[in-house]
Amino acid sequence: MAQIAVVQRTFAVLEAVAASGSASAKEVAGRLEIPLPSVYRLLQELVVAGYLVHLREQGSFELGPKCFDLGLSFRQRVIAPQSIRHAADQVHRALGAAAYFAVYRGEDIVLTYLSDCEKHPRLRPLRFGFHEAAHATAFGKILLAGMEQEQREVYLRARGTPRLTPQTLVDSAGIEAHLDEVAARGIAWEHEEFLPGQTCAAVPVRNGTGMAVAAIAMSIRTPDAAHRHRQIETVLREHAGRCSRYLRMG
Amino acid sequence: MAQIAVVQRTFAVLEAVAASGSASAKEVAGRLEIPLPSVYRLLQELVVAGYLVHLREQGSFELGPKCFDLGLSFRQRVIAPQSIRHAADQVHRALGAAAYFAVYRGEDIVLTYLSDCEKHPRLRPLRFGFHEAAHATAFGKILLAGMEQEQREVYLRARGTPRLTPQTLVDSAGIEAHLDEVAARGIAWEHEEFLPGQTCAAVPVRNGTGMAVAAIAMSIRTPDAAHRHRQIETVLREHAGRCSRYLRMG
DNA sequence: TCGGTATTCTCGTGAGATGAGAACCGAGGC
DNA sequence: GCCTCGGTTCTCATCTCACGAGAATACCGA
Repeated sequence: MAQIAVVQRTFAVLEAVAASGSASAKEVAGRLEIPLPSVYRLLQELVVAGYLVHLREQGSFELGPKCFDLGLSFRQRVIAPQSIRHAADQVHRALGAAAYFAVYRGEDIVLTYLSDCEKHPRLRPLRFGFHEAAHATAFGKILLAGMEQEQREVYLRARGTPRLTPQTLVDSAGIEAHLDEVAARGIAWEHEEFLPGQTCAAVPVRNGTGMAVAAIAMSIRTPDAAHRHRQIETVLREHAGRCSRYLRMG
Repeated sequence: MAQIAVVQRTFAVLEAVAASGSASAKEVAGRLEIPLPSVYRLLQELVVAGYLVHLREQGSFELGPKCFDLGLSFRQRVIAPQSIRHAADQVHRALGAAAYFAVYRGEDIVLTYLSDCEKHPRLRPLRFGFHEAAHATAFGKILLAGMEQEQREVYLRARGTPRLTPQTLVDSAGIEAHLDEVAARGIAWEHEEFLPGQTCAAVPVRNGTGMAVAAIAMSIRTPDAAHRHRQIETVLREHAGRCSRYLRMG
């Protein structure tokens, strides 16, 4: 699978620097067990390319501008488009709850928009970017439920299903059974499985072919969710429909 | 200067994808004039390394998780530390003006912290990250004034000195003369040279050896600056001193 | 002036990157 | 079912060019 040695080494060097924040050539050489001249060659290459900077006075290398640019490009590519953000903002307002938009992309689940405020804060651990605890969040579960079983197994095996609260579903049999139900209902509820005291719900957003490619979700304190399940489901579905329509139009 | 062909090609491919947001192998091959099999090899390598993802259903490649990670690492490394952010917040509060902290790093000027609020908004074009208009901002000028002349010339030649407002200094003789004055006074004022209606000021933050490695700055609407130059200078200097002390302690 | 460290240079060798071409695969169209 | 046609992967003979030991040089602090 892995092929071009130089390229792999180059990324290894880049990531070594990224991990340390700041590293000397010797440190990198030591950590990666690559002879010093080669490390210098690769470092130089990375500096010329703009992915590292050489802080001569300190004899160390750090991440360069291109790393920032890549991060920005990624963000701009992945962030939910205007109209979807708008839909999430409306869910936020209509329910008085933090709202989320997540997509399935490549092999990953990515949170591409969060709509919250001081009165209705998002779940603290959640932020823009990759999501690792799909088995314990409403939007994670709805997206898992939409995958082929094989794909789902690969996904869950790769990241595990750690217990985050006493309610977290951790055994694969239990998860599979639960996801069947989620798929059947077309909505995922999550009751304190991710964070104690918080209840979440998510519904799928489908593309033209009916595949669940994204999810719109909300989180609210558990007591505030009581007797509002109907309303929450209605609002989520309404805006999921709008998102679907938007996706279909491109 | 440039050496390892494969590595350069690899980054060329990565950046081609980043620039397009999404690109097929053929597009990349066309744009870079690299034979198709080689492009596939490099794309695959980038996918394995996590810098790209292969969206099979669309036959296209997009940026992957590692790009996001790099951006995060960069941010975490570069963002001003807690105590410096605190100093900038205090400047913000004491002056009722947006406050900024910028450092000179490698060959670049980087804005590493902004402290503003709705009542005292930052200059809109400014945001966290690399700064390109050093000749037209207060913190840019104070850092330029602290460089060796040669270094400064390289810097300005590389980025140019575009006219942003009627007040912008654009000719190198004028800039040099102005920077001499700035260096002598130890404070840079900027009167509507970057944005009409806005006045800024910046003072240097020095490391243990007395070199100007950073700047603390503020921006305010020009009318609000009248008769407050003394106060602004005093507040900035006070907190620049604190920042310097912090830098010396590490 | 003198260690010690960081960085760059030199160069012969062979691993391994290269790209033309062909095979493979999957989705539509007929 | 069969055929077509992109997109993608594989094969392989060629020869470039990346490799790393070692030496040289630059740089810094004492």
